[in-house]
Amino acid sequence: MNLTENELEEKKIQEKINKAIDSFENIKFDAGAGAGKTYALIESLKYILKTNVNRLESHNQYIMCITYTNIAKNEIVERLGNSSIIKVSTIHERLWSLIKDYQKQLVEIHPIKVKKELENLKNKLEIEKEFKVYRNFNNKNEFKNIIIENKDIFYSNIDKKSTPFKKEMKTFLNDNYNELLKSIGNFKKIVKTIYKIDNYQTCLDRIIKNHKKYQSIKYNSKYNSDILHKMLISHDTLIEYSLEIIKKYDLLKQIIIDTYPYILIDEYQDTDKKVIEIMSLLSEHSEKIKHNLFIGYFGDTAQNIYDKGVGNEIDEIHPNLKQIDKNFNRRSYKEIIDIINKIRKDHIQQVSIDNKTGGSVEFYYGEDKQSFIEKCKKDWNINRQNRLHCLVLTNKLVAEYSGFKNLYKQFSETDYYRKNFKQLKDELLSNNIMKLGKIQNLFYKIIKFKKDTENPKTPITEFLNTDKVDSNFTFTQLKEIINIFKSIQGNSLKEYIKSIFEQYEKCHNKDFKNIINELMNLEEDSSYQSFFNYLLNELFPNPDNEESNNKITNLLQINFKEYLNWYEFIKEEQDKEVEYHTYHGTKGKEYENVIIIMKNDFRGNDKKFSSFFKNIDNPKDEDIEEFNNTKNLLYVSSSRAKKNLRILYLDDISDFKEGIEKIFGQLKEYK
DNA sequence: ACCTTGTGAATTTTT
DNA sequence: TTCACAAGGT
Repeated sequence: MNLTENELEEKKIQEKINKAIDSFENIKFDAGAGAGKTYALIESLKYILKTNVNRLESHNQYIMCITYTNIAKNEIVERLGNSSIIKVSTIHERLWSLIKDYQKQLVEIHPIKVKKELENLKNKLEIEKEFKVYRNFNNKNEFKNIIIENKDIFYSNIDKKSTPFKKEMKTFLNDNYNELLKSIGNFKKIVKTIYKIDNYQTCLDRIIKNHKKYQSIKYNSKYNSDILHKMLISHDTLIEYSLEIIKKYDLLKQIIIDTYPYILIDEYQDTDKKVIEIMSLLSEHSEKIKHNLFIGYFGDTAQNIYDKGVGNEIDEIHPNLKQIDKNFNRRSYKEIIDIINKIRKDHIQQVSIDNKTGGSVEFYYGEDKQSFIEKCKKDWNINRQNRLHCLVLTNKLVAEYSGFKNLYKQFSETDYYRKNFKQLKDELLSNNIMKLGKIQNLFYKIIKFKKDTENPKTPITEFLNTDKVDSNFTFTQLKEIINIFKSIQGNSLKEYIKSIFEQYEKCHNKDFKNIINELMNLEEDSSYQSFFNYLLNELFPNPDNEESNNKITNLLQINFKEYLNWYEFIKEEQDKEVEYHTYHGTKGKEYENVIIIMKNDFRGNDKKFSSFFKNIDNPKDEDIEEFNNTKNLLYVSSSRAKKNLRILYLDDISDFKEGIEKIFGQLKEYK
């Protein structure tokens, strides 16, 4: 095989990495978008395995490879093939496996954090103005005892409006407490704070007393926040405790080093600073005890778009890393590469590996996004095989463009998601059905059922394939079920579900009932009303009035087309011409044709993009973090494109026109 | 003049 | 969950 000059150069870079591996010299490998970073990581893993397999095996040693996401982990495992020596996992999985057996030490660390949180809360009570009435209140102890006694009443009424809430509180608080109840907002804050303080104090007591349930820490990756007083920690605290415990115990450091003499970190720029600190500690310790340890960071600082990620601070936290760069791009046409080089404007300036030309980059300003998208579809001959990917800033917009605006809106306005907004993205928009919320999953199943029953090509076994249904059917029995399916009708989700229950209630076909029980996770003999109440209780944990009822009804009466659009979005149906994503969500992906819809503001910063372009040559010191974040976001989104890239800026650009032109060249107005 | 309440609009990602 | 604002109360 004849290698081109560039391919030879690429080989040389891998040899550099291999050399560093041989001499246990820690490296930071930077490779821009589409450079083949994962490829280099996998080649490195293979190299370590090839050259050390016997030694590692005989010493019970492993190669650690940690990633930021499960998706990345699975991709590496898939490309690597099976190996018992290489342990690929997410950062959190690995850290927990390293520390979870040191419960005694963890329970020593835990109270430090609890005490700190406790101090914070007490401090708030002393200082913040919401707590002023409480500070001036005489009988604090009595108040505390009463509200702790009535915790249930407090929480079951917490969503009520001021007047009814006050009325409920007055069932156990006499007139002495009127002053505290004056402002309901403050009252709720005060009470919640007192509950928390009490929880933490009880927890500390029980740890000291060696209470049964307080002798170990648990990590639950499914929860998004700590429940410290129940000894439950979540993601961030896992990292925090890992650092603490590794910092404190040299023996643990040695065990890790001796078990994993090779540690490779994927997408280091997204990795939490504390994890880098852990690596730095291990590296220091390995020198001290003279045991070999190789640490390799693989990533790209210009693609750091999350605040917690270490980004370019890595050199301060883990000094003396050998820098290896890979300045190739094997993804995009030359026209795209030129632009993304101008965005990052750093030491990584990519060269096209095959000099492919014929792509295009154009920057427009204008307002009519829909017709802009239509024009791009025409210009680029978009069809189901040659798809268009459109990037917008928020999930709300993704929902809107994908044709289920109201569905998103109504879910986001339920009490449950008002309180747990962060979960909405996963539970409504995840392509992974397992991640969908309970209600969304139920809706998904019902729509799938509708589609399947209406599609004559669906084999009847599709519906019978459950434990609950006896699969030995006669022809007549099958025919009866199919006839019942046919009689289910409805022009909205509400009508359709009502129709299902009409059949369910009036017919005596046991198998049909079982199919529906299975579909809806129902107990025997349910009704539309019980289904409705289920939705109500899930989405409005404390339903107190007609309003919650109406909101559920509205949710079920959204135009059916929106539900179908949503279903297709979740299923990632392959016959779509245009797909919508958030800028952030496209990380690691690549698409032939990309449109980026851009505007001034994002996330409370009303000048995010405008001030980026305005200050493109000399960003102000105080804004440098935000500036870099915007730059990286622009880099990540633009570098997804392989061939065609168009950006449409929705706001007035006259103030920062030159800034844009420095990167994208001549601007065009879109009318 | 100040406080309370209700409302509407915001909210990228992963574990 | 947080912020900003308007309306209404004291």
